[in-house]
Amino acid sequence: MARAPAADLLKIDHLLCFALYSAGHAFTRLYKPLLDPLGLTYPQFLVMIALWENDGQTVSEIGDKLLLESSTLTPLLKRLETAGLIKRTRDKDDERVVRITLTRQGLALKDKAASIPETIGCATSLTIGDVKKLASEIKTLRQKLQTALAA
Amino acid sequence: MARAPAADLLKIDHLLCFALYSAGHAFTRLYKPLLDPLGLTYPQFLVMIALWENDGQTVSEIGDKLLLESSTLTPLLKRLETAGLIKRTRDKDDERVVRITLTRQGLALKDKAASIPETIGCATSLTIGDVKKLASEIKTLRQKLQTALAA
DNA sequence: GCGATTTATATCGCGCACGATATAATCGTT
DNA sequence: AACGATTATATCGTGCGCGATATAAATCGC
Repeated sequence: MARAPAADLLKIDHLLCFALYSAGHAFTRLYKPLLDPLGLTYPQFLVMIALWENDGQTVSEIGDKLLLESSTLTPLLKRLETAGLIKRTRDKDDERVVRITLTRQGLALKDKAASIPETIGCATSLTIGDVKKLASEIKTLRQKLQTALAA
Repeated sequence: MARAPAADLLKIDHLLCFALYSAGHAFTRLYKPLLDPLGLTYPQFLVMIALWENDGQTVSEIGDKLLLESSTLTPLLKRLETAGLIKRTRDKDDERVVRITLTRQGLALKDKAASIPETIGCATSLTIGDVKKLASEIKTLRQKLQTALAA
């Protein structure tokens, strides 16, 4: 149970951050053929999920949920608007705020997307329990990283 | 123990892919202040680690290790060359191949980087054992995703 | 009620990340 | 030897993702 020497920590295969980095990309690649027919990229898909969950959110609220900056979201949301999936409207009470609402098409897309998580789930060949456990562990890790960053 | 209804699978907080996506970004943000003094971005750092582990690799070998395409690596490697950390030389025996070797500066940077994983490790407030276990689970997941993609 | 500060979104520049394609070198078959 | 197929890297266009900055609206202090 000796401590690993510092040198060993600088190996790609030992780095937790690289495991996350590469698994994240692998997920994106796996989603692509499923999202292409919907005309969505993977980050756009995440934004749509956030809106299907709760329509009419502001840009910041979406950013808080997905941990993205306005510099990322504003162009992405404009592309979704151009695609006819959402509408961007300035809040009447506070003109600084932009509220994002689903169009009929945007809402309808939810049905087509409904089967995607299950398809992906099968590809992982993990049980629902395993997926939940792993997701929760990674979420906890992310929260710790966020806390560390804020400190 | 009933199966979760399909609707629940389309919630951001339940998605394993989003956990990975956001934790990956959180890691990158945490690394940034540590890598800035070295003049490296996070993906560049990964490439340097791969080279410190094994100098003189070809572009494809690095791509295989990090799961990146030449369209990503070529510009990145050119930036590392401009920064004076690596040298790109065509292989004498096979002129198609570009071999990447560390310069003296590139090699020297390893010492400055040596303490980074430990600093990050502290930020996660996980034991070495937990980190290893989680990294290995995520790596297994990534392998399953890759397998699914190839199929 | 007016200037200073804060807040919400937008813009810009840079660096990934990838698919599609291009180019050039090597290999295999004949 | 020649030619078609394969391989390694490079190039291009699109879309993130972020830090720094800009802009405009709301709020605070007085």
